[in-house]
Amino acid sequence: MNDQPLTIRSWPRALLHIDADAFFASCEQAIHPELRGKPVITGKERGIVAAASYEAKARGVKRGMGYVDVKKVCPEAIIVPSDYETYSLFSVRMFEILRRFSPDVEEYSIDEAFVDLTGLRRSFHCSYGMIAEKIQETVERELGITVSIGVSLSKVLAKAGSKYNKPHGLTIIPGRDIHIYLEKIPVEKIWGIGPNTSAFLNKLGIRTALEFAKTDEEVIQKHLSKPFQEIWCELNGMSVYPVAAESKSSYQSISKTKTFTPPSTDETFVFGQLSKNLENACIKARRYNLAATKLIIFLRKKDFRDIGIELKLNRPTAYPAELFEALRKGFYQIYQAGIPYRLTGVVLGTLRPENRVQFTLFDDTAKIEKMGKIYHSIDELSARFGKHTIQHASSLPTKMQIQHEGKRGDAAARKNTLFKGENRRQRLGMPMLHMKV
DNA sequence: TCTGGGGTCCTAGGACCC
DNA sequence: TCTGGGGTCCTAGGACCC
Repeated sequence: MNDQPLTIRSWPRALLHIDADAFFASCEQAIHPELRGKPVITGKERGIVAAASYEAKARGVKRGMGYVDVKKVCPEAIIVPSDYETYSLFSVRMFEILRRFSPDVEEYSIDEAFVDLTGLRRSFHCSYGMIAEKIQETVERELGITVSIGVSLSKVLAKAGSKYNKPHGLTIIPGRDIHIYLEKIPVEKIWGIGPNTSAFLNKLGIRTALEFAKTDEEVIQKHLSKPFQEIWCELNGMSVYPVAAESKSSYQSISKTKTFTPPSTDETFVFGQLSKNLENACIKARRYNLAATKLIIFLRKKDFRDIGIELKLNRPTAYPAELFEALRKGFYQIYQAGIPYRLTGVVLGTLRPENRVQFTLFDDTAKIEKMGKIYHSIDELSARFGKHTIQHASSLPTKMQIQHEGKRGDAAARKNTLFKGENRRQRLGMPMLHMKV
Protein backbone atom coordinates (compact mmCIF):
# COMPACT_ATOMS: atom_id res chain seq x y z
CA MET A 1 0.00 0.00 0.00
CA ASN A 2 0.85 3.56 -0.39
CA ASP A 3 1.25 5.07 3.05
CA GLN A 4 3.18 8.11 1.94
CA PRO A 5 0.91 11.11 1.62
CA LEU A 6 1.26 13.17 -1.53
CA THR A 7 2.96 16.47 -1.06
CA ILE A 8 0.67 19.33 -1.87
CA ARG A 9 2.62 22.45 -2.72
CA SER A 10 1.80 25.70 -1.03
CA TRP A 11 -1.16 27.09 -2.83
CA PRO A 12 -3.03 28.63 -4.50
CA ARG A 13 -0.57 28.80 -7.34
CA ALA A 14 -0.86 30.42 -10.75
CA LEU A 15 0.51 28.09 -13.39
CA LEU A 16 0.47 28.70 -17.11
CA HIS A 17 0.69 26.21 -19.92
CA ILE A 18 1.51 27.38 -23.41
CA ASP A 19 1.12 25.24 -26.48
CA ALA A 20 2.03 26.41 -29.98
CA ASP A 21 -0.67 25.80 -32.58
CA ALA A 22 0.26 23.35 -35.35
CA PHE A 23 3.84 24.22 -34.49
CA PHE A 24 5.87 22.81 -37.38
CA ALA A 25 3.42 24.02 -40.00
CA SER A 26 3.18 27.43 -38.32
CA CYS A 27 6.97 27.84 -38.38
CA GLU A 28 6.95 27.12 -42.11
CA GLN A 29 4.26 29.72 -42.62
CA ALA A 30 6.14 32.23 -40.49
CA ILE A 31 9.29 31.87 -42.58
CA HIS A 32 7.59 31.55 -45.95
CA PRO A 33 4.88 34.21 -46.18
CA GLU A 34 3.61 32.70 -49.41
CA LEU A 35 2.44 29.68 -47.41
CA ARG A 36 0.23 31.68 -45.07
CA GLY A 37 -3.45 30.92 -45.29
CA LYS A 38 -2.74 27.74 -47.21
CA PRO A 39 -2.95 24.07 -46.24
CA VAL A 40 0.65 23.26 -45.30
CA ILE A 41 1.89 19.83 -44.29
CA THR A 42 5.32 18.90 -42.95
CA GLY A 43 6.93 15.48 -42.98
CA LYS A 44 7.59 15.04 -46.67
CA GLU A 45 10.66 12.89 -46.00
CA ARG A 46 8.69 10.25 -44.11
CA GLY A 47 5.71 9.97 -46.39
CA ILE A 48 3.22 10.65 -43.60
CA VAL A 49 1.88 13.85 -42.09
CA ALA A 50 4.04 15.09 -39.20
CA ALA A 51 2.10 18.33 -38.72
CA ALA A 52 -0.71 20.02 -40.58
CA SER A 53 -1.65 23.71 -40.60
CA TYR A 54 -5.16 24.59 -39.48
CA GLU A 55 -6.12 25.20 -43.09
CA ALA A 56 -5.17 21.58 -43.84
CA LYS A 57 -6.84 20.26 -40.69
CA ALA A 58 -10.04 22.02 -41.70
CA ARG A 59 -10.05 19.93 -44.87
CA GLY A 60 -9.71 16.71 -42.92
CA VAL A 61 -5.95 16.18 -42.92
CA LYS A 62 -4.83 14.25 -39.84
CA ARG A 63 -1.50 13.44 -38.28
CA GLY A 64 0.01 10.19 -39.54
CA MET A 65 -2.01 10.25 -42.74
CA GLY A 66 -0.35 8.96 -45.91
CA TYR A 67 -0.05 11.30 -48.88
CA VAL A 68 -2.40 9.32 -51.07
CA ASP A 69 -5.16 10.08 -48.57
CA VAL A 70 -3.98 13.66 -48.15
CA LYS A 71 -4.33 14.30 -51.87
CA LYS A 72 -7.83 12.86 -51.77
CA VAL A 73 -9.16 15.19 -49.10
CA CYS A 74 -6.96 18.14 -49.90
CA PRO A 75 -5.48 18.12 -53.42
CA GLU A 76 -4.02 21.62 -53.04
CA ALA A 77 -1.98 20.67 -49.95
CA ILE A 78 1.58 21.95 -49.91
CA ILE A 79 3.87 19.28 -48.53
CA VAL A 80 7.31 20.28 -47.26
CA PRO A 81 10.08 18.35 -45.51
CA SER A 82 10.42 18.78 -41.75
CA ASP A 83 13.15 21.23 -40.81
CA TYR A 84 13.88 20.48 -37.17
CA GLU A 85 16.72 22.96 -36.87
CA THR A 86 14.44 25.82 -37.73
CA TYR A 87 11.69 24.59 -35.42
CA SER A 88 14.23 24.31 -32.60
CA LEU A 89 15.20 27.93 -33.14
CA PHE A 90 11.57 29.03 -32.86
CA SER A 91 11.30 26.89 -29.77
CA VAL A 92 14.31 28.49 -28.12
CA ARG A 93 13.00 31.94 -28.89
CA MET A 94 9.62 31.12 -27.43
CA PHE A 95 11.22 29.93 -24.20
CA GLU A 96 13.34 33.09 -24.09
CA ILE A 97 10.23 35.22 -24.31
CA LEU A 98 8.63 33.27 -21.47
CA ARG A 99 11.66 33.86 -19.26
CA ARG A 100 11.16 37.59 -19.61
CA PHE A 101 7.98 37.09 -17.61
CA SER A 102 9.09 34.48 -15.07
CA PRO A 103 12.31 32.64 -14.28
CA ASP A 104 10.33 29.45 -13.63
CA VAL A 105 9.91 28.05 -17.11
CA GLU A 106 9.74 24.35 -17.79
CA GLU A 107 10.55 23.42 -21.37
CA TYR A 108 8.17 20.54 -21.62
CA SER A 109 8.57 19.72 -25.31
CA ILE A 110 9.64 21.50 -28.47
CA ASP A 111 6.36 23.44 -28.60
CA GLU A 112 5.07 23.43 -25.03
CA ALA A 113 6.08 24.98 -21.74
CA PHE A 114 4.85 25.51 -18.21
CA VAL A 115 5.43 28.82 -16.46
CA ASP A 116 4.97 29.50 -12.76
CA LEU A 117 3.41 32.96 -12.46
CA THR A 118 2.69 32.72 -8.75
CA GLY A 119 3.21 36.08 -7.07
CA LEU A 120 3.91 38.05 -10.23
CA ARG A 121 0.73 40.14 -10.22
CA ARG A 122 2.45 42.76 -8.12
CA SER A 123 5.41 43.30 -10.40
CA PHE A 124 3.24 43.42 -13.51
CA HIS A 125 0.45 45.43 -11.87
CA CYS A 126 -2.19 43.25 -13.43
CA SER A 127 -4.10 40.00 -13.15
CA TYR A 128 -2.69 36.61 -14.10
CA GLY A 129 -5.04 36.61 -17.06
CA MET A 130 -3.56 39.86 -18.32
CA ILE A 131 -0.01 38.54 -17.92
CA ALA A 132 -1.05 35.55 -19.99
CA GLU A 133 -2.49 37.87 -22.63
CA LYS A 134 0.79 39.78 -22.79
CA ILE A 135 2.72 36.54 -23.18
CA GLN A 136 0.46 35.39 -25.96
CA GLU A 137 0.65 38.72 -27.74
CA THR A 138 4.44 38.90 -27.46
CA VAL A 139 5.05 35.39 -28.81
CA GLU A 140 2.69 35.92 -31.70
CA ARG A 141 4.11 39.29 -32.61
CA GLU A 142 7.78 38.33 -32.35
CA LEU A 143 7.63 34.84 -33.82
CA GLY A 144 4.73 35.10 -36.22
CA ILE A 145 3.04 31.96 -34.91
CA THR A 146 -0.06 31.60 -32.76
CA VAL A 147 -0.19 29.90 -29.37
CA SER A 148 -2.86 28.66 -27.00
CA ILE A 149 -2.61 29.27 -23.28
CA GLY A 150 -4.22 27.92 -20.15
CA VAL A 151 -3.85 29.37 -16.66
CA SER A 152 -4.99 27.70 -13.47
CA LEU A 153 -4.09 26.36 -10.05
CA SER A 154 -2.21 23.29 -11.20
CA LYS A 155 -0.34 21.98 -14.21
CA VAL A 156 -3.04 19.48 -15.12
CA LEU A 157 -5.70 22.21 -15.04
CA ALA A 158 -3.49 24.65 -16.96
CA LYS A 159 -2.91 22.02 -19.63
CA ALA A 160 -6.63 21.32 -19.84
CA GLY A 161 -7.07 25.08 -20.29
CA SER A 162 -4.63 25.46 -23.18
CA LYS A 163 -6.33 22.57 -24.95
CA TYR A 164 -9.81 23.86 -24.24
CA ASN A 165 -9.79 26.51 -26.94
CA LYS A 166 -7.45 26.11 -29.87
CA PRO A 167 -5.98 27.74 -31.87
CA HIS A 168 -5.11 31.13 -30.42
CA GLY A 169 -7.08 30.43 -27.26
CA LEU A 170 -6.66 31.84 -23.77
CA THR A 171 -8.49 29.99 -21.04
CA ILE A 172 -8.30 30.99 -17.40
CA ILE A 173 -9.71 28.44 -14.97
CA PRO A 174 -10.12 30.01 -11.53
CA GLY A 175 -10.81 27.70 -8.59
CA ARG A 176 -14.48 28.59 -8.40
CA ASP A 177 -15.02 27.65 -12.08
CA ILE A 178 -13.14 24.36 -12.21
CA HIS A 179 -16.34 22.33 -12.32
CA ILE A 180 -17.67 24.28 -15.32
CA TYR A 181 -14.72 23.23 -17.45
CA LEU A 182 -14.23 19.72 -16.15
CA GLU A 183 -17.84 18.88 -16.81
CA LYS A 184 -17.25 19.30 -20.53
CA ILE A 185 -14.03 17.29 -20.69
CA PRO A 186 -14.13 13.49 -21.12
CA VAL A 187 -11.87 11.85 -18.57
CA GLU A 188 -9.61 10.34 -21.27
CA LYS A 189 -8.71 13.82 -22.48
CA ILE A 190 -7.02 14.66 -19.22
CA TRP A 191 -3.23 14.76 -19.30
CA GLY A 192 -1.90 11.52 -17.82
CA ILE A 193 -5.08 9.48 -18.20
CA GLY A 194 -4.64 7.09 -21.07
CA PRO A 195 -6.88 4.54 -22.77
CA ASN A 196 -6.33 1.90 -20.11
CA THR A 197 -7.24 3.98 -17.12
CA SER A 198 -10.17 5.65 -18.84
CA ALA A 199 -11.60 2.25 -19.74
CA PHE A 200 -11.33 1.27 -16.08
CA LEU A 201 -12.86 4.54 -14.89
CA ASN A 202 -15.73 4.14 -17.34
CA LYS A 203 -16.50 0.82 -15.67
CA LEU A 204 -16.80 2.65 -12.37
CA GLY A 205 -19.28 4.97 -14.09
CA ILE A 206 -16.81 7.83 -14.37
CA ARG A 207 -16.92 9.50 -17.77
CA THR A 208 -16.11 13.16 -17.36
CA ALA A 209 -13.15 14.86 -15.72
CA LEU A 210 -15.62 16.34 -13.24
CA GLU A 211 -16.95 12.95 -12.22
CA PHE A 212 -13.38 11.84 -11.66
CA ALA A 213 -12.51 14.92 -9.60
CA LYS A 214 -15.68 14.49 -7.51
CA THR A 215 -14.98 10.85 -6.71
CA ASP A 216 -14.21 10.24 -3.03
CA GLU A 217 -10.53 10.31 -2.25
CA GLU A 218 -10.76 6.91 -0.51
CA VAL A 219 -12.14 5.35 -3.66
CA ILE A 220 -9.33 6.86 -5.72
CA GLN A 221 -6.69 5.65 -3.28
CA LYS A 222 -8.14 2.19 -3.16
CA HIS A 223 -8.37 1.64 -6.89
CA LEU A 224 -5.67 3.73 -8.49
CA SER A 225 -1.90 4.09 -8.30
CA LYS A 226 0.07 7.15 -7.35
CA PRO A 227 0.16 8.95 -10.72
CA PHE A 228 -3.65 8.97 -10.83
CA GLN A 229 -4.01 10.06 -7.22
CA GLU A 230 -1.78 12.97 -8.16
CA ILE A 231 -3.94 13.84 -11.15
CA TRP A 232 -7.00 13.72 -8.89
CA CYS A 233 -5.38 16.29 -6.57
CA GLU A 234 -4.40 18.51 -9.47
CA LEU A 235 -7.91 18.45 -10.90
CA ASN A 236 -9.19 19.56 -7.53
CA GLY A 237 -6.95 22.59 -7.65
CA MET A 238 -4.24 21.21 -5.38
CA SER A 239 -0.88 21.52 -7.10
CA VAL A 240 1.44 18.55 -6.68
CA TYR A 241 3.55 18.83 -9.83
CA PRO A 242 6.16 21.58 -9.57
CA VAL A 243 7.31 23.55 -12.58
CA ALA A 244 10.75 22.03 -13.24
CA ALA A 245 12.76 25.01 -14.35
CA GLU A 246 16.20 23.42 -14.48
CA SER A 247 16.87 22.71 -18.10
CA LYS A 248 17.25 19.01 -18.49
CA SER A 249 20.64 18.27 -19.92
CA SER A 250 20.85 14.62 -19.18
CA TYR A 251 19.08 11.34 -19.79
CA GLN A 252 18.11 8.29 -17.79
CA SER A 253 18.22 6.23 -20.93
CA ILE A 254 18.94 6.63 -24.62
CA SER A 255 17.20 4.46 -27.14
CA LYS A 256 17.31 3.96 -30.88
CA THR A 257 14.86 1.91 -32.85
CA LYS A 258 14.26 1.27 -36.51
CA THR A 259 11.24 -0.14 -38.24
CA PHE A 260 11.60 -1.77 -41.61
CA THR A 261 8.84 -2.73 -43.96
CA PRO A 262 8.29 -5.36 -45.00
CA PRO A 263 9.44 -7.38 -41.98
CA SER A 264 12.64 -9.32 -42.55
CA THR A 265 13.83 -12.82 -41.76
CA ASP A 266 17.36 -12.03 -42.92
CA GLU A 267 19.61 -12.57 -39.91
CA THR A 268 22.46 -10.47 -41.23
CA PHE A 269 20.16 -7.61 -42.09
CA VAL A 270 18.35 -7.67 -38.75
CA PHE A 271 21.60 -7.78 -36.83
CA GLY A 272 22.94 -4.98 -39.00
CA GLN A 273 19.99 -2.79 -38.05
CA LEU A 274 20.54 -3.55 -34.40
CA SER A 275 24.20 -2.78 -34.73
CA LYS A 276 23.41 0.56 -36.28
CA ASN A 277 20.97 1.33 -33.48
CA LEU A 278 23.76 0.67 -31.03
CA GLU A 279 26.17 2.96 -32.82
CA ASN A 280 23.63 5.76 -32.98
CA ALA A 281 22.72 5.40 -29.33
CA CYS A 282 26.41 5.48 -28.39
CA ILE A 283 27.00 8.59 -30.48
CA LYS A 284 24.26 10.35 -28.59
CA ALA A 285 25.53 9.09 -25.25
CA ARG A 286 29.02 10.38 -26.00
CA ARG A 287 27.61 13.73 -27.05
CA TYR A 288 26.16 14.05 -23.55
CA ASN A 289 29.22 12.53 -21.90
CA LEU A 290 27.25 9.60 -20.61
CA ALA A 291 28.16 5.97 -20.22
CA ALA A 292 25.75 3.05 -19.99
CA THR A 293 25.81 0.31 -17.39
CA LYS A 294 22.91 -1.55 -18.93
CA LEU A 295 22.20 -2.56 -22.50
CA ILE A 296 18.72 -3.64 -23.55
CA ILE A 297 18.19 -5.05 -26.99
CA PHE A 298 14.88 -6.05 -28.46
CA LEU A 299 13.22 -7.22 -31.63
CA ARG A 300 9.63 -6.63 -32.65
CA LYS A 301 7.84 -9.39 -34.47
CA LYS A 302 5.36 -9.01 -37.28
CA ASP A 303 2.49 -9.17 -34.79
CA PHE A 304 3.98 -6.26 -32.77
CA ARG A 305 5.05 -8.43 -29.89
CA ASP A 306 8.47 -7.60 -28.52
CA ILE A 307 11.16 -9.95 -27.42
CA GLY A 308 14.12 -8.49 -25.61
CA ILE A 309 16.95 -9.06 -23.24
CA GLU A 310 18.70 -6.91 -20.72
CA LEU A 311 22.45 -7.15 -20.34
CA LYS A 312 24.53 -5.88 -17.47
CA LEU A 313 27.81 -4.35 -18.53
CA ASN A 314 31.08 -4.94 -16.74
CA ARG A 315 32.11 -1.35 -17.16
CA PRO A 316 30.04 1.72 -17.99
CA THR A 317 30.76 2.59 -21.59
CA ALA A 318 29.56 4.39 -24.70
CA TYR A 319 31.95 2.67 -27.08
CA PRO A 320 30.32 0.26 -29.51
CA ALA A 321 33.53 -1.76 -29.78
CA GLU A 322 33.17 -2.69 -26.12
CA LEU A 323 29.53 -3.61 -26.60
CA PHE A 324 29.47 -5.66 -29.78
CA GLU A 325 30.33 -8.88 -28.03
CA ALA A 326 27.41 -8.44 -25.66
CA LEU A 327 25.16 -7.30 -28.48
CA ARG A 328 25.93 -10.38 -30.51
CA LYS A 329 25.43 -12.76 -27.62
CA GLY A 330 22.20 -11.11 -26.62
CA PHE A 331 21.00 -11.12 -30.20
CA TYR A 332 21.42 -14.88 -30.49
CA GLN A 333 19.52 -15.40 -27.27
CA ILE A 334 16.43 -13.71 -28.65
CA TYR A 335 16.71 -14.18 -32.38
CA GLN A 336 14.80 -17.04 -33.97
CA ALA A 337 15.56 -17.98 -37.53
CA GLY A 338 12.64 -17.88 -39.90
CA ILE A 339 10.61 -15.41 -37.87
CA PRO A 340 9.99 -12.08 -39.60
CA TYR A 341 10.92 -9.03 -37.55
CA ARG A 342 9.71 -5.52 -38.23
CA LEU A 343 11.83 -3.52 -35.79
CA THR A 344 15.07 -3.62 -33.88
CA GLY A 345 15.91 -1.49 -30.89
CA VAL A 346 18.56 -0.85 -28.30
CA VAL A 347 18.34 1.05 -25.04
CA LEU A 348 21.38 2.29 -23.17
CA GLY A 349 20.18 2.29 -19.59
CA THR A 350 21.28 3.47 -16.16
CA LEU A 351 23.42 6.16 -17.70
CA ARG A 352 25.96 7.98 -15.62
CA PRO A 353 28.29 10.90 -16.32
CA GLU A 354 31.34 9.64 -18.10
CA ASN A 355 33.78 11.42 -15.80
CA ARG A 356 32.45 9.46 -12.84
CA VAL A 357 33.21 6.18 -14.51
CA GLN A 358 35.66 4.22 -12.44
CA PHE A 359 38.18 1.71 -13.62
CA THR A 360 38.28 -1.61 -11.89
CA LEU A 361 41.39 -3.61 -11.14
CA PHE A 362 40.72 -5.81 -14.11
CA ASP A 363 40.24 -3.15 -16.73
CA ASP A 364 42.87 -2.77 -19.35
CA THR A 365 43.21 0.95 -18.87
CA ALA A 366 45.63 1.45 -21.74
CA LYS A 367 43.26 -0.23 -24.14
CA ILE A 368 40.28 1.72 -22.91
CA GLU A 369 42.10 5.01 -23.20
CA LYS A 370 43.13 4.17 -26.71
CA MET A 371 39.56 3.34 -27.57
CA GLY A 372 38.47 6.64 -26.09
CA LYS A 373 40.86 8.44 -28.40
CA ILE A 374 39.66 6.54 -31.42
CA TYR A 375 36.03 7.36 -30.72
CA HIS A 376 36.92 10.94 -30.01
CA SER A 377 38.43 11.13 -33.49
CA ILE A 378 35.39 9.44 -35.00
CA ASP A 379 33.09 11.95 -33.36
CA GLU A 380 35.21 14.79 -34.69
CA LEU A 381 35.25 13.40 -38.21
CA SER A 382 31.50 12.95 -38.08
CA ALA A 383 31.07 16.51 -36.93
CA ARG A 384 33.10 17.74 -39.88
CA PHE A 385 32.05 15.41 -42.65
CA GLY A 386 28.64 14.19 -41.58
CA LYS A 387 27.17 11.41 -39.53
CA HIS A 388 28.35 7.89 -40.25
CA THR A 389 31.46 8.90 -42.08
CA ILE A 390 32.88 5.96 -40.19
CA GLN A 391 30.92 2.88 -39.30
CA HIS A 392 31.50 -0.49 -37.80
CA ALA A 393 31.55 -3.22 -40.38
CA SER A 394 28.70 -5.09 -38.75
CA SER A 395 26.41 -2.13 -39.36
CA LEU A 396 27.02 -2.23 -43.08
CA PRO A 397 24.33 -4.72 -44.11
CA THR A 398 21.73 -2.03 -43.53
CA LYS A 399 23.33 0.06 -46.25
CA MET A 400 23.52 -2.88 -48.61
CA GLN A 401 19.87 -3.47 -48.03
CA ILE A 402 19.08 0.02 -49.17
CA GLN A 403 21.18 -0.33 -52.29
CA HIS A 404 19.45 -3.59 -53.05
CA GLU A 405 15.99 -2.26 -52.48
CA GLY A 406 13.65 -3.96 -54.86
CA LYS A 407 15.44 -7.26 -54.94
CA ARG A 408 15.30 -8.08 -51.33
CA GLY A 409 14.86 -11.78 -51.96
CA ASP A 410 18.38 -11.93 -53.29
CA ALA A 411 20.02 -12.32 -49.93
CA ALA A 412 22.34 -15.12 -50.92
CA ALA A 413 23.78 -13.24 -53.84
CA ARG A 414 24.24 -10.18 -51.68
CA LYS A 415 26.16 -12.10 -49.09
CA ASN A 416 28.40 -13.62 -51.68
CA THR A 417 29.35 -10.37 -53.27
CA LEU A 418 29.65 -8.24 -50.21
CA PHE A 419 31.00 -10.61 -47.65
CA LYS A 420 33.17 -12.79 -49.79
CA GLY A 421 35.60 -14.76 -47.73
CA GLU A 422 34.09 -13.90 -44.39
CA ASN A 423 32.38 -16.37 -42.20
CA ARG A 424 29.28 -15.58 -40.22
CA ARG A 425 31.08 -14.97 -36.95
CA GLN A 426 33.27 -12.34 -38.47
CA ARG A 427 30.39 -10.70 -40.22
CA LEU A 428 28.36 -10.31 -37.11
CA GLY A 429 30.93 -9.85 -34.42
CA MET A 430 33.80 -8.03 -35.98
CA PRO A 431 34.61 -5.00 -33.88
CA MET A 432 36.75 -3.49 -36.59
CA LEU A 433 36.30 -0.03 -37.92
CA HIS A 434 35.42 0.47 -41.49
CA MET A 435 35.85 3.70 -43.40
CA LYS A 436 32.94 4.47 -45.65
CA VAL A 437 34.37 7.50 -47.38
C1' DT B 1 -5.51 7.01 -35.40
C1' DC B 2 -4.08 -1.06 -35.99
C1' DT B 3 1.19 0.96 -34.90
C1' DG B 4 7.08 6.08 -35.91
C1' DG B 5 10.64 7.25 -32.64
C1' DG B 6 12.16 8.87 -28.19
C1' DG B 7 11.37 9.31 -23.46
C1' DT B 8 9.67 9.01 -18.02
C1' DC B 9 7.91 7.06 -13.85
C1' DC B 10 5.56 3.50 -10.99
C1' DT B 11 4.59 -1.19 -9.09
C1' DA B 12 4.79 -6.03 -8.06
C1' DG B 13 7.48 -9.74 -7.03
C1' DG B 14 11.72 -12.33 -6.32
C1' DA B 15 16.40 -12.69 -4.25
C1' DC B 16 19.07 -11.87 -0.53
C1' DC B 17 20.30 -10.28 4.08
C1' DC B 18 19.88 -9.64 9.17
C1' DT C 1 16.52 -26.89 11.38
C1' DC C 2 12.33 -24.09 11.39
C1' DT C 3 9.64 -19.71 12.03
C1' DG C 4 8.66 -14.73 11.87
C1' DG C 5 9.49 -9.89 10.74
C1' DG C 6 11.60 -6.38 8.12
C1' DG C 7 14.73 -3.96 4.89
C1' DT C 8 17.11 -3.29 0.28
C1' DC C 9 18.07 -4.11 -4.37
C1' DC C 10 16.98 -5.54 -8.87
C1' DT C 11 14.04 -6.82 -12.78
C1' DA C 12 10.06 -7.15 -15.73
C1' DG C 13 6.39 -4.97 -17.32
C1' DG C 14 2.69 -1.48 -17.42
C1' DA C 15 1.02 3.07 -18.53
C1' DC C 16 1.54 7.46 -20.45
C1' DC C 17 3.49 11.50 -22.89
C1' DC C 18 5.05 14.38 -27.13
